[in-house]
Amino acid sequence: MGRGKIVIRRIDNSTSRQVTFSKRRNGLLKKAKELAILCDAEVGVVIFSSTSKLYDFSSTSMKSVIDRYNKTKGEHHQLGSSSSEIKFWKKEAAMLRQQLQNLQESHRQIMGEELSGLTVKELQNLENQLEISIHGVRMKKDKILMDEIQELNRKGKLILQENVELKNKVYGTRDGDGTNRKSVLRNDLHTGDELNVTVNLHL
Amino acid sequence: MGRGKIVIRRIDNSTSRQVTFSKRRNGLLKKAKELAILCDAEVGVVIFSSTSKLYDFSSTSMKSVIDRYNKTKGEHHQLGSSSSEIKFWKKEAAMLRQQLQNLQESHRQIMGEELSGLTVKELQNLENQLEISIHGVRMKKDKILMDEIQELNRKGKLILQENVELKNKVYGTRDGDGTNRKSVLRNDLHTGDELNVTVNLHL
DNA sequence: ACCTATTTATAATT
DNA sequence: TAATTATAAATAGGT
Repeated sequence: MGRGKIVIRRIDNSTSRQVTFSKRRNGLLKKAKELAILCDAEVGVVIFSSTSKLYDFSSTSMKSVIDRYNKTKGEHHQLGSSSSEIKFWKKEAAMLRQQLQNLQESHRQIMGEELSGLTVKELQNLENQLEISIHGVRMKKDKILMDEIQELNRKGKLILQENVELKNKVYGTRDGDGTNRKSVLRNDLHTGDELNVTVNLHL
Repeated sequence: MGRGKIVIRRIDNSTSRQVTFSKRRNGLLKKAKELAILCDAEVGVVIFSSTSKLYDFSSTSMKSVIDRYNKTKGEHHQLGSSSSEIKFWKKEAAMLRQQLQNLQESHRQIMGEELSGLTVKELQNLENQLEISIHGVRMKKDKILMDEIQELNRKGKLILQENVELKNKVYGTRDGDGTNRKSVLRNDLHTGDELNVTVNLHL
């Protein structure tokens, strides 16, 4: 894929070998990355240049890839006598991995990502479930907001009451001038109901 | 580099993911081989499919590549004495279990089961996600149904046409009795449009 | 598994 | 080294 076709054999010219190495190395690492992402695979690539420089990529960690490689390859030798405990944990891990995959699949379906392959009935069930879920979420959200409002109102009323008492202390409790005092109160403060409305509108 | 451009993100459809995996895996391994030959490099590639199948390439031997990698990185990596292997699998299982739990938690939240502890903002995000999901599900469902309808219509029309031809064979094509023949046809069969309506109503 | 339109990688060149 | 560009190679989508 270039100006001319090439045969796959060692490039003699050291300079162009170096140039090609740089280009193709990047290409390989890029493609490894893409494969891992596109296909949900665990990929590890290790490259030593002819000058012994190391370049590498791993979708998870190189340690994880190498460990998994060794374990997978070693399975033949390890089978049987060596240790039932190893077997146990391997089985455990395999089971967990399976569960995880199952859950991931249904999770993706719920998120509407991987719907191909579902029947109409299954889609209907999914839709119903989502309706229920969204209803639950809205209930919860509303409840939180309502509680908040209620709490604000409670506090507001408390402060209001305190305010009234303070006023009383400032102006005393002259019964003869009741109407006048009330009027002042009306202009300075709000009633509990007004507070209610304000908070509700704000939210 | 295909019929259409793609973005690098996990392929949802499991079938095409598998197909792409197979193609790109081969591509990657081929390019690794070419790089090693062209540029005189030591290359190792390890790929685990999402189903945990192992594919690999190394220009020398995987052991050599891994050893050299470890030496270069200055880490030490024995392929396990059985006690360290047990450790590995225990750790693996623990990690998987953790992932599983995380996913289960978010799953429960999505299902509207465990919403306590979420903020209003988080709930709002969840609600939005669910709206998107439900929309996706409905689109998918509708598409399936529409496709089905279309297919039924197609088949229906084909059968209708066949029927007409059969009638012609049975009654011959006597031009003199044209009106009468047409009338019989109308009573026995449906037009394509009627079929359309029937199917639509049924669904 | 095969086909081909199109995208992507890259060999040659500047 | 880093662009540019013409071309080979890879591959996405379809059968």
